[in-house]
Amino acid sequence: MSSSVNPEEAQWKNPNIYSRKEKSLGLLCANFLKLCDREGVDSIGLDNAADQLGVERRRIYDIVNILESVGVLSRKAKNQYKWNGFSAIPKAVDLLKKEGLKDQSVVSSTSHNVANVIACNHSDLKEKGQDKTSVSHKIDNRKEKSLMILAQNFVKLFHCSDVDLISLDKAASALLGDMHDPMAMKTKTRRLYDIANVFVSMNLIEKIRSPDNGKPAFKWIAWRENPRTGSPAASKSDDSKRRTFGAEITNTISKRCRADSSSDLVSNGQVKRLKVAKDDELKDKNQEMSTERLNGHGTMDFVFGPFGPASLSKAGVSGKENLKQTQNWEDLASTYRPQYQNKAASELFAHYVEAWESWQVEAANELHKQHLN
DNA sequence: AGCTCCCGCCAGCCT
DNA sequence: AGGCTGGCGGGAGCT
Repeated sequence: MSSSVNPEEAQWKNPNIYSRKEKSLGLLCANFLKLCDREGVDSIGLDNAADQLGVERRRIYDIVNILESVGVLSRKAKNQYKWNGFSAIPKAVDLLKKEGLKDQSVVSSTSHNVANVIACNHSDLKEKGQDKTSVSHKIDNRKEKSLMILAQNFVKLFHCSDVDLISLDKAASALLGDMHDPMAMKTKTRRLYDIANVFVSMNLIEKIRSPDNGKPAFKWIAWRENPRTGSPAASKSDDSKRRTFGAEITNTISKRCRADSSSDLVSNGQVKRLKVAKDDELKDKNQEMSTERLNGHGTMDFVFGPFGPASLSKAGVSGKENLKQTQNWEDLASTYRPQYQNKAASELFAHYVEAWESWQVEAANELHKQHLN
C-alpha cells in the first residue's frame, strides 16, 4: 500500500494530501505544550485548545490524560484543566516511584523485574474490588484501563525496575499481568504507542533499538534515580534514531485520504491560526538549553525536555526579553521558525507565514476601526 | 509484511 | 436528554 511518490514531494504538489506524520500525537502534544507553557496561562479549556491546534477534541483528551499522569496538568472542572507546568514532573514521578516500590516490596523485597512492578497493582485492585458491586467493579475496571493509569504504570516500569530498556510488548505484557490474550496485548500496545509518543515529545523517554534483538525499545532519559541506591543517574544517549515528527506544518483538520480543499488556511470564513511547527533542530536546541540549565544551576536535579518550565527557561534571559518572549503566536512562529532544508517545505512555510501576517494586519485594522466607533 | 498509530465509533458518565 | 469523556479496535501509512 506504500506510495511510490515521495511524500514530501506529493505534499508540495498537493498541500492537502494526507500526511500521517503531521497528525501524530507527539507533535500535537508538543504544540499543545507550547500553547500552555506561556506566561499568564493558568488554565486550559479543551475546546479552546482543540480549536487553536486545529484538531478534534478527542485527541486533546488523549494528551491531557497522559500529561495528567505526570502532573503537568490537573483537572479543574469539566472541560477545564489547570496548568501545573513541567516543574511538577519530578514530584509526580517521585511519587509514582515511591508508590511502585512500596507495592513491589509487598510482593517481593528482592526482585525488581518489570512484571512485578505492575503485578502487585493488579492484585491490589482485585482485592479492593472484591466486596464491591458489579457496577463499581466495572468502573474500577474502566479506570484501570484508563490512559492516565496506563501512563503512570508505564513510568513506574522505568523507575521501579532494574530494566533500562523497555519494549512496548514487554511493557504491555507486564501491564496485563497474567492475562495474555493476543487481542488484549494488541490493544494495550496501541495505547502504549500513544503514551510513548507523548513522552518522547516531552523528552522524558527516548526510542532506541534494543541491542539484544534490534527491536525498538524505550529508555527513560529525562531524570532517573537508581531504584536501589536512590542516587541520581541522569542519562541521555546522544544519538537517537527517533522518528522525526513535525518537519512540516502541523495538525490541520483533514480526514484521512480526503483532500479537503478548504482545509489549509481559510475555514468558515476565518483564517486558521498558524500552526507552530516543531522540528528536530528546535528539539536539539532545546535539549542543549536543558543541559545548560542543568549545568548552570546546580540545585536542579531534573533535565527538562524541550519545553521546560516557563520560569526556568527564562533564567538565562534578561527581564525585557522575557516579556517579549512567546507573547503570541506570531512571536512563537518567528522564534521557532524552522529552517527547512527542503525548498518546497520552506516555501510552503513561507506561504503560511505570509497568510498569517496578512491576517494580522487585517485584524489590527478591524480592531482599530472598532476603537474609533 | 510487520510495525506503528490515527481516527472515529459508541458506551458510560455527568449535568 | 444531551453533552462530555475516553476505551477500543479497524485499518491505513510507514519502514
